[in-house]
Amino acid sequence: MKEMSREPAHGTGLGKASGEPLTDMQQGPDATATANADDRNRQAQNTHERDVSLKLFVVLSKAYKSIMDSAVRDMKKHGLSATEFTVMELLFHKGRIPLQQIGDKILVTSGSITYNIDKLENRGLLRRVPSPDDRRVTFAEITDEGTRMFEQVFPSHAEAIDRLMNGLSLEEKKQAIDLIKKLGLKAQSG
Amino acid sequence: MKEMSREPAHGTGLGKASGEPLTDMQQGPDATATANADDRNRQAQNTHERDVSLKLFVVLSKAYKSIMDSAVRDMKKHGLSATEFTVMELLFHKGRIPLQQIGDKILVTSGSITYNIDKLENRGLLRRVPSPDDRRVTFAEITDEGTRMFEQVFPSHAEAIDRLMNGLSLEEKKQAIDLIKKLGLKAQSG
DNA sequence: TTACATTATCTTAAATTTAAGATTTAGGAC
DNA sequence: GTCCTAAATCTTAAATTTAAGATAATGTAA
Repeated sequence: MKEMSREPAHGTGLGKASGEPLTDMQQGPDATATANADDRNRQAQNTHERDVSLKLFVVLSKAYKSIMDSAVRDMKKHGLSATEFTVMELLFHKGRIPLQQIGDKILVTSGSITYNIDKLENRGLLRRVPSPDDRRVTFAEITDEGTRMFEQVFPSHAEAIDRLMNGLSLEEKKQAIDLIKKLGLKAQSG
Repeated sequence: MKEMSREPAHGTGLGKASGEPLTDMQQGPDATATANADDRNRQAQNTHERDVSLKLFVVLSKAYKSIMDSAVRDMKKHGLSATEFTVMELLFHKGRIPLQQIGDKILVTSGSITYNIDKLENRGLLRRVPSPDDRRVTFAEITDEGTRMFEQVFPSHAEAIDRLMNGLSLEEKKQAIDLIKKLGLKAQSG
C-alpha cells in the first residue's frame, strides 16, 4: 500500500531565504536603465512573488502549530489523543465505517489505524464488526458508551475551537475559509 | 522542562458537528414569532458562528496536511527530514545559534533537538561549538559542507513551495498571510 | 477455472517525538 | 561564600507514526 509521510516540526522554516536579497527589489526603476532593465524588473517581480509564497508557507506553519497545540491540549483534557478524537468524531457522525475509509478520511496510515482502533476498542468506545458482504472488510462501530462519552466531551471541545478562532471576525473567517480551501485544493492536485 | 505536544492526525475532524443542526438557521425570521424569538435568533447566530469556526479549523487542518505532505516529500528528495531541513535552514541564515534557541524557533522539544543535531553533525553538515561565555550553552554551527549542500538544495525547494502556493494569486496570498497571521497570534496568546 | 492484479487489514521494525528527570552551570539573595 | 532557582543540554523510556511486507479475500480476464 502507498503510505503517507509524517508531518514536520512546525513549518520547515524557510524564514526569509530568497535566492536574491530582498534589497534587489528596492532599487528605483531608473537605477541602471540599461538594455535589460525589463529583464531585471521581471526577475525582481518573480523573486518577490516567491518570497510572498514562502512567507505564506511559514505563516501557515506557525499558525497551524499554535492552533493545533491548543486544540490537542484540549482533546487530551478529555482523555483522547488527537487521532483518537478524530476517529471518535468520525464514528460519531457516520456510526459505522470501514477501517480503510477511516484512514483515508483522517489521512493516517493503516498501521496507525490498527493501533488507534485497538486502543479505542479496548476502552469500549467502539467495536470491530466484520462486513457480511466482503470478508476483507472490518467496520468500526461506535458503542453506546462511545456515543455517551463523545456527547459529553464534544460541546466543550467545540467551544474551545471557537475561542481559538476568535482572532478573526465572522467575515474574516469566511474569507480565510475560502482562501485556505483554495490553497489546499491546489496542493492536493498539483 | 515544559515540553510541547505532538501534532494530530490531520485536523481533529470536527467535520460538521454543531449542537444544533444547521437547518435550524434556515427557518424564516417569522417562522414562530413568539415571545422569545430574539433569544432563538441569538442562539442561531451563535451556532452559526461556531460552525464557521469549526469549518475554518477543519479546512485549515486539511490544507495544512496536503501542503505539508507535499513539502515533506520535496525535502526528503533532498535527503533531509522536515526537522532536519528546518534546522539547516535556520543555521544557513543564522550561521551559529544555541541548541536551546533552535528548539524555541522550530517548536520542537529538547530530546528531538539532540536527536536531529546528532544526525546532522554525524553527516558533517554542522558542528557543535561550546560557548565560551556560558558553559551550559552549546552552539550549532553550519559547516562549509553544510552551506554548500543547502545552497544546492534550497532553490529547488523554494520553487516547490512557490508552486504549492500557486492556488492563490499574489493579492490573495497577501490576504491569506494577514488573516492566518492574525489567527495564529490569537492562538498563541489566548 | 486459473492466473493476476487489487484491496483491506494486520504485523513488525525502524524512525521520530514527547515526557520526565539527571547533570551541569549561572545568577541572584542573603 | 552559601543557598536557591532557573536555564541548557542530555539521557532514557514510552508513545506514536511511517514504511514495508505478509495474509486473505475479491474481481477480472483469458
